[in-house]
Amino acid sequence: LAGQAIATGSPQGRFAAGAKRLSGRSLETVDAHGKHLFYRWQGAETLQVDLGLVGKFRLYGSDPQPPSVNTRLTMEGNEATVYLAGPTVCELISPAEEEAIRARLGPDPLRNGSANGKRKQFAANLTRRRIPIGAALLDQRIIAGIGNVYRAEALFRTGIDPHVPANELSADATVTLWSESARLLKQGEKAGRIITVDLADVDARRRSDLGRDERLYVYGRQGEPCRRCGTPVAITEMANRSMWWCPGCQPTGAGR
DNA sequence: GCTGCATGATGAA
DNA sequence: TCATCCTGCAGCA
Repeated sequence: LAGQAIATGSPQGRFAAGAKRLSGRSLETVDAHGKHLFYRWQGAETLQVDLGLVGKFRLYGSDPQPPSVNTRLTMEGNEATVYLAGPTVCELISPAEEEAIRARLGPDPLRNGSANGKRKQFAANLTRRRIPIGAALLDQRIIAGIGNVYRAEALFRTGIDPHVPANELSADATVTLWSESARLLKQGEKAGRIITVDLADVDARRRSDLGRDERLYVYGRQGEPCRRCGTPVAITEMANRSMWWCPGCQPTGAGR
C-alpha cells in the first residue's frame, strides 16, 4: 500500500472520522515497533494500530471480498486491499505522539540497531524489576514484541524458571534469554508463523508440514508430557495470562 | 443458536 | 489486580 494514494473507509463506523480524514491521501511508509504499527501519511499524520488479542488484518489482491460489518478500517490501494477488524488501538496521532509511544517501548529485537545495545537495554530494564521474569517478558516497556506464546517458549528453551525475579536473573541467563527471544522472533517473522521447536524434536516424517500442535514445546500443553524430558507440562497464572512451563527442564531457581 | 475463548492493552480501584 | 473492550470461530446443544 505504501507509496500511493489510498481510499479508506470504516464500515463499522468507529473510525469513520479518521477514515474520512485520510481517504485519498498518500501512504508514505509503514513501520513497526514491537506490537505497535505506524502508518505514516502524507500531511505528517500517523495511524497507530495495535491488534491486541483479537485484532486481525485481512489482505486481498485484485479482487477483495466485501468487508464484514465489524471492519474498523478499509484501505484500498492500486493492487491491494487491507481490512482491519477488532484492534485494541486504531487512531490518528501526531509525529510527536508517535515518538512518545516509541520512547516508552522497550528494545525490539526485530528493529534495526546495535544488537549489543539493545541487549544491554533489556538487561538494564530487568535489573529495575522484582516481578517474575515470566511477567517481565510480557511488559512491553522491558522488551517489545514478546507475547504469551514466545514468553513460554523462550523460557522453556533457555531452561529458565519463570518464577525467578527479573532482577535476580544471572548475566548469563539474561544474555541467553535475549538472544533466544530475538532468534525465535526472527524465525517467526521469516516463516510467517510461530515455530519454536528444533527439528531434532520433531518426527522426521512431519518436518515438512508441522501441525499446529507440533510447532511448540509447552504453550497450551498443560498435563502433556514434556517433549524433551517427559515431565507433565505445568500451567500457572502469571501477569493475568496462562503460563505453561516444564518443571523438569525449568527447575526451581534455574537462571538465577 | 448459543457460549467460551484467544499470540492484549488499558484504566480504575 | 481486576473489569472491560474488541471480533471470529470452535465446540456445543
